[in-house]
Amino acid sequence: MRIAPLRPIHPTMNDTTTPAPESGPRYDFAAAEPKWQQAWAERACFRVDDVPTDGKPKYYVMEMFPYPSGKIHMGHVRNYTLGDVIARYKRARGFSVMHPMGWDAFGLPAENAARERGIHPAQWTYDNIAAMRVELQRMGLSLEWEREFATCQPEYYRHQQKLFLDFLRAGLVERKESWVNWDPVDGTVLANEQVIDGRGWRSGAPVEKKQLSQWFLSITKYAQELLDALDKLDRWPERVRLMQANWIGRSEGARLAFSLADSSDTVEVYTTRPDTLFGMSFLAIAPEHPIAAAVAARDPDAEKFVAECRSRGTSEATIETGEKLGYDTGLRVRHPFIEGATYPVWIANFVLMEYGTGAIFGCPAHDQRDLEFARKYGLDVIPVVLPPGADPASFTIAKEAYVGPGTAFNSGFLDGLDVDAAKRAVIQALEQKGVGKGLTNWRLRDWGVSRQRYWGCPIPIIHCSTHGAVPVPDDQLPVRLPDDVTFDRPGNPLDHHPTWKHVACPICGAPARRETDTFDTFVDSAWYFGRYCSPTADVPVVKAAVDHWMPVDQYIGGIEHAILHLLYARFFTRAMKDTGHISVEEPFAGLFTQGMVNHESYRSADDRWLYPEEVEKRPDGSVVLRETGEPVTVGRVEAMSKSRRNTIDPGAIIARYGADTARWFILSDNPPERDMEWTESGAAGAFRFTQRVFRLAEALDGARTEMMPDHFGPAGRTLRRATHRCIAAVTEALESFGFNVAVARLYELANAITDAERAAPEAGLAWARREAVETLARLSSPMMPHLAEEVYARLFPDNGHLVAELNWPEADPALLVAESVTIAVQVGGKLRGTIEVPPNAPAEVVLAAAEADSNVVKALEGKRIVKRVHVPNRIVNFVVAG
RNA sequence: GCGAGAGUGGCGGAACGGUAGACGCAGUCGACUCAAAAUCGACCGCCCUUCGGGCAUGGGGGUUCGAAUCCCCCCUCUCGCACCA
Repeated sequence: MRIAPLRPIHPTMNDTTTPAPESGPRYDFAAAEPKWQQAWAERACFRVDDVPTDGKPKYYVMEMFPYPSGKIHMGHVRNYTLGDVIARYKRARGFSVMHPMGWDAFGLPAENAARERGIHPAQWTYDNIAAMRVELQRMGLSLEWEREFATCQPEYYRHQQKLFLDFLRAGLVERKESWVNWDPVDGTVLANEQVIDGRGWRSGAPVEKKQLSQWFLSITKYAQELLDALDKLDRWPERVRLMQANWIGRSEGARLAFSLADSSDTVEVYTTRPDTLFGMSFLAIAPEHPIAAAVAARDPDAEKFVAECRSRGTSEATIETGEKLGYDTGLRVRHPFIEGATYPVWIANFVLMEYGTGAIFGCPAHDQRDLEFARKYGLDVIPVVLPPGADPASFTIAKEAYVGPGTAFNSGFLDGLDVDAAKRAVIQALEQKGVGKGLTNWRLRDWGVSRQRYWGCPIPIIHCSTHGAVPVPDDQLPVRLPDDVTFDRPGNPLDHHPTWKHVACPICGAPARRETDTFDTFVDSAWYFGRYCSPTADVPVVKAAVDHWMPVDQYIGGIEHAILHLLYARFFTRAMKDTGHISVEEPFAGLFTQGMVNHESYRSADDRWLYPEEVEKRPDGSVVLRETGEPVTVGRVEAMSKSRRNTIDPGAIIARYGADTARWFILSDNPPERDMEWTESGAAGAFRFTQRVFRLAEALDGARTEMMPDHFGPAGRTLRRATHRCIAAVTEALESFGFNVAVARLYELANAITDAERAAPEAGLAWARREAVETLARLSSPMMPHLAEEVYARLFPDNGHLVAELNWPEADPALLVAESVTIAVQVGGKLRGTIEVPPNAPAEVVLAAAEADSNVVKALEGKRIVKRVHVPNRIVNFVVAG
């Protein structure tokens, strides 16, 4: 597409000729967009104080900050456009809006780049940031760049180290020897949250179990709070709250100890069904359980079984088939209540060391997994819960365990109690006997934050042989990453560094070893929203600033962070509160999760993926290879990915159509929470609209009247109603994330202006058109901010204001009432005609007019009206009989 | 399996329980043009003969004067979780 050369943006006084629309000037976005971006920057339109004194209500809107991969993608465009619309709208509504941007800058890709291309991770990262900042700035986002920071800057991570030490002093940090998820490809530990289907979230490699000494943040101390507070997050999507609740995974049950038959040792189990204790037929322990290890040490077959379980882990085959595998240790345990009864102890692959105590008692009659296991290995199935109405003599378990309600039987002192009463009774009995107690269990584990990586925030600890793990004194922070590292061998470069880790113990001065692990990068993003409030302060957060701005009123990002990042941030905020840094508990009052940006994929005849630019769509509907004309197969519409080559480069779109077009299209296609499809035709359509808005403004040249006329003709009145209805409708749509609807309403206003252009000249019409075009520009300014400024500057060349500084238009209530209303007339619920009546006309008048409509008369022929329904200004329904 | 969400023209989608399909994309016809692009105008759910009807919001029931919308049952799709004891 060629863009015609432009005439000057601001017409001179002499330049009043209105060219014919066909040959009219085009909006030169390439000149206008940088100009307005500069104007906003010069006027500091988006600046706010750390602790404002302007008395305005505050509004903190923030999108998830990007990882500096080097290029922005369409997901970023959607994310930041959504946030920018809200920021600009709220500013116009009189809020003091903070809208910051930064960089989630630590992470593995920088190290990979270093390994593959010999670039230092810092160099690579800062280069990428520079490139991406330019791209974001081209989008015309109303960001306050003065608050920008990158998490890899010592000026940021030194405060993170301070927070960690404060958490440590507050008892929220532990060093634990524990089984960890080891990613053999990335050569590092993963948090539970980073293991997906038994594989590393980044590498996709099957995760191994390994025992390591690690730093843990005590997120489990907040499990109950994090769960309870979900109910109050009423501006979060229901499904995110649910995902978090499931992840936290509270369950009520009991912990009890079984004593081994031939020794004084005990095995602890956790159960949510203590009421089924009399239905027990075996005890099962996880392959990683200490008893399993002890058995394996003297029994080669057991050792073999345990090793098999470990190598298979939670991977493919076992999980998919759900096959239960077990090994009988030969050990037996005693029943706590049945004198003399003992049960076999099995090692079972379906028992997880990480959950509960790593051991269960098996009650096959009332647990499906236990039942499958029992059937496979010929263990007893003893029903102890009788379903309502069932006959105790004949009730048996076949292929389905019974997990419903009922009364206890075959259960000694529990007989006759319902499930809940039986649970209470058995817990009481266990407590009396001193072998168990009621216990709430959590699925949530403490957050392991140690990573064996270079490009991350150093953990500020020094290991001394006398004093153990010693915190680095606050006045020695930050612990800086050394620049001179090599990536020529696997493992952690910090550990390989010749001198960095050798330091003196802060307590005794003896030679000691610096902690060489760095923080999980999710730590970096767990508090950055707080840092934005006072980004240059010499403390992590300035309390007056965070207490003013927090919580974030609207946070926007992808659903993929529903658990990891959002849960960690919620935890961190609470921990910061408990260490005196901040007063709020919840970081994000409102959360919006956007859908993905998808695109068609294309394949050539020889089955290669093709880039959209390589493909041509012919007018006859065929799709061919642009260069050769060979046929192309159009594949599914799916998430943009490099491997499928169905990516669209935002930079190319902005260069071709301008930022406003990209923003407009990405908002207009569909509701923002759903996945959208980027189409070339849709983008071209959005571009046409930008040009059309510009032409509507151009067509006003020479039609300037400043005073609002006293009287308007019919066309003027119609247009003014359309204008003010549009204000009301767009406002409502923006308030409820209905951006696609807001766009539709603006198209309607543009159509109404076009109608008015064609109307016969009448008094006041020129003024009404001017009002309509001005309103169109101002209402579309959150979405197309540059075009809005351009149009506004043409309408008011001398008033010196930017749209970015104006208040939101107000609808005149008098113009929201129609001159006449169209009322649908139904006969027996079917539409038979419409009538025009004055608004709020009395029922008698409306009904009489309705009954007189010729088509209604016909429909009523031979029928008796049994009821007349009249909904004012809406509908009339004649209910008929016969 | 459990949980959540969604099913409306060729497509994306509108629609306080009140004229279903706003608006856009695609398409058809026309104007302008040597031509194309751009622009402008008209049409654009399906069926019946036009006036006018009939059928239509995944399927089946129900509530209601009136249901895309509320209730019940079923089907399909998407996403999340998943040996959690």
